[in-house]
Amino acid sequence: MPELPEVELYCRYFAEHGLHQRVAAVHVLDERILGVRNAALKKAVVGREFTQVRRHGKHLFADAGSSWLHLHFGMSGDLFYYDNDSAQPRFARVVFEFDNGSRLAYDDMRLFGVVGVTPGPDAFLAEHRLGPDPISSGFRLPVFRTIVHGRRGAVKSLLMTQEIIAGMGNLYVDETLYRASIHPRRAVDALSDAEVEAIYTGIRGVLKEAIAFKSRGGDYPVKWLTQHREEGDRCPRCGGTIQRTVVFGRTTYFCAKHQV
DNA sequence: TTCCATGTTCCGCA
DNA sequence: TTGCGGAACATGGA
Repeated sequence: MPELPEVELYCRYFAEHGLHQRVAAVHVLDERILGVRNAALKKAVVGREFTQVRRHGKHLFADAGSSWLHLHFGMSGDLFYYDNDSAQPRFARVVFEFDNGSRLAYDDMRLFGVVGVTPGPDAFLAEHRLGPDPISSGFRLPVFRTIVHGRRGAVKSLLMTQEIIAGMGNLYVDETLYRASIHPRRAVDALSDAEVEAIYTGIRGVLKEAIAFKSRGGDYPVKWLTQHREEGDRCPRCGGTIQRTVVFGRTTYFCAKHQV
């Protein structure tokens, strides 16, 4: 599930449960999830406490003093905090055990995520050349226009590329273009100024609204495309037909009538 | 049994 | 340099 809104919620969850208590032990249940050596992970966090969390795009960072824990959630990553050992989630890959016996589990069924260590978020972003985070305060319309300028190819590909904008994935890109009434395969260099602005507004709106209602425990509104990801479904906005195709190697849904 | 899944990376080709 | 298609990774659910 984890795109930017989900990782934002994980970030808040980590901040609520995982900070300001000493890490007594780290249990690595499956080494395939590690982006660092097991010993290096333990050295970085055991005996320390996490003091703050940060998020950039789909990446979460927790300050462990001399270095930071880095979490990426792949396709199925999640966090679970619990007291009773019997509550350990089924696909727990790494478990952080605190002094008081409580635990924070990194759970990831499909193992596409990463649990790693980095000198810091800024170094990580530079090393991986990640683009700006689209809900950060600095991500204004002129910034987005600069990003779009000089690029080619399908607009969906642009929005999916983490080196260009960090945090959007298949679901929210489709939702954004649906809201902006832009066909996912439209050429970036053929977008009008008004269309670029519509996409910018769509990105911010979709992501912020998703965070807002997910944080309240709600589901996506029925008016959202994500509730209609099925070939032949009716568009809740215009009554058009929902079509399925493949863009950027990913299953893509759009309304054949109002997304031009 | 087969297909599909909210992600990323690497490779070859234009 | 940029963009894109395809394959690979690992696992469970429909």
